[in-house]
Amino acid sequence: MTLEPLPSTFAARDTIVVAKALLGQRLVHRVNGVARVGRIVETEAYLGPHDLACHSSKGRTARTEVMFGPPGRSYVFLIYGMHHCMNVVTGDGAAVLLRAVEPVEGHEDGARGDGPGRLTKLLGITRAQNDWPLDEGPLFLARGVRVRSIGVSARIGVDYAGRWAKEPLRFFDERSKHVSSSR
DNA sequence: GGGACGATGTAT
DNA sequence: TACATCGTCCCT
Repeated sequence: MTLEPLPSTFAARDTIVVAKALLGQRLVHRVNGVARVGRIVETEAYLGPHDLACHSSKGRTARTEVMFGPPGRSYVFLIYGMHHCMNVVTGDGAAVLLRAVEPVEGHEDGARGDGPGRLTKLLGITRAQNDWPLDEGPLFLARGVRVRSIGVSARIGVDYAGRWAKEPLRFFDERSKHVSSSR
């Protein structure tokens, strides 16, 4: 498989543009010489400190500092004490959450990538991979094929965020069978 | 020092 | 619909 890394400039654009553009691209994690590859099929845009669903809206802290750093790096956090979630930083406190991938190669048979927690488990991503560059190194984004049809909805699990909970900031490949089941 | 609360997944 | 489980944030 050809794995052409996306340049860091890919993420240095409007967060919604990046969230849509990430659909169809590949996420690659090389572990012990094995490339674990997923095709991104679902994302959510978190727009920055003014977006009440975005972690950076709680202020600039040690945890959220990475979102204010250069675009094109990873933001990985632990949720509910057991699941990791991975984001692509777009800068100024904004990021794109990766919510689902289709397993492509390097996985156990039957492993799934639908859902943010399953995605990180599938690819072996934990907080050890927080604040890593995504255009080089063991964890990187690689060019895929643009999706034909993009579905849009409100983001999942952010009901606490007032009107921001209703904004159409979740994007998914309408043709994929690996999009997470929304509630 | 301590309590509330998750950008979830799984089993009931 | 219950709940496992722990880092982060703020002291409500």
